[in-house]
Amino acid sequence: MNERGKRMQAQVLAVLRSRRTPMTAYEMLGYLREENPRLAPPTIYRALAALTDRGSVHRLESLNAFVACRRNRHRQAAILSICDDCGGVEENISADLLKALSGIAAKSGFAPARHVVEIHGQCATCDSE
Amino acid sequence: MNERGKRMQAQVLAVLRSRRTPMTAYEMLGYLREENPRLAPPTIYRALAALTDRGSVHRLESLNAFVACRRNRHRQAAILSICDDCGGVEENISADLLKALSGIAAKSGFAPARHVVEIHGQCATCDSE
DNA sequence: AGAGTTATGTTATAACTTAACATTCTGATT
DNA sequence: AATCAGAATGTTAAGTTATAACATAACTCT
Repeated sequence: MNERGKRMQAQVLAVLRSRRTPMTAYEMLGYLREENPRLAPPTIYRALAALTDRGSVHRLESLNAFVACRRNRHRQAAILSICDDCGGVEENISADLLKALSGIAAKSGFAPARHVVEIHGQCATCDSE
Repeated sequence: MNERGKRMQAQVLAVLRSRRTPMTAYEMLGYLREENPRLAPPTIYRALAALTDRGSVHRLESLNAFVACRRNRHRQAAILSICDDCGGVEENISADLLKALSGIAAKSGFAPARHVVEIHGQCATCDSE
C-alpha cells in the first residue's frame, strides 16, 4: 500500500471514529464527499476492506455497517454487543470463548478461520430507561 | 397466519431444504418462479421472516443468505459453521457457550436478546483436500 | 526522468431489501 | 350462502448495499 492509500484509509477511519455508532459505507461516502465530491463507492469499500483486514475497523455483519475498533491492536475477533436502541457497540475480547467456539465447530473436523460474533440487545443505559 | 401463508412458507422451506448449502432470496425466487412466474421479492422475504422467526430457517448474516434448520425445534441461537469452499453449513447448539457469551456482554450491563454466531472456515471434507 | 506497480476514478450494474398501496384470499359471523 | 373484517399476497417502484471492469493518476524505485 502506498502513501495515497494510507491517506484514504486514514480519512475513512477518521470519519468512523468521529462517531461511536456504526455507519454504513454510504453514510461515510456522504461525509467524505463534502471534501471530495467525486468520491465513489468502490473507493470507500476498498479502504474499508483494508481497514477491516488490519483490524482497525469491524464490520457488523448483521447490520451491513462498520465501526472503528476501540481497542486497537487486538488481532482476534471481537465479540460485538450492539444496542438495538441507541446503536452503540461494545467490544469484548475473549480468547477462551473464541477457543471454545472453535472447539465446538472442530468436533466435526471443521477448521475455523474467522469468527463472527454479534450480540443484539440493550446497553446498560438504554436498558434502564 | 392463515392457510395461504402456511402454503407459501412451506414452499419456500421446501426449496431451502432441497439444498444443503445456503441460498439467497433471489435464488429461491428463481426456483419458485418456475411454478409461479409472478412471484415477487416481498413475498419471499415475508415468508423468510416468518420462517426465521419460527426457527425453521437460519439467516446467515455474513452471507446475506439462508439455510433450512436441520435440528428442528431448538429455540436457541445456533452456532453456524460455514465452509468457505463448498458452502456447506453445520449447525451446533450450546447453551453453555451462549450463556458465556451473554455473560461477557453483561459485564457492562448489556442485556442480550439475540446472538449471531457464525464461523467461517473449511469443513472436514474440504480441509483434507 | 522513466518504468513498473498500486491505488483511485469512473461508469455501470449487480445483488439485496423494503415501502406503499391494491387486490385477493380466508375464516368467522350472521 | 352472503357479508365482512382481517391477513396475506401481488405489484410497482425504489432504496440500500456491494462489486466488476477498465481508465487514469499517483507513488516508488532506480
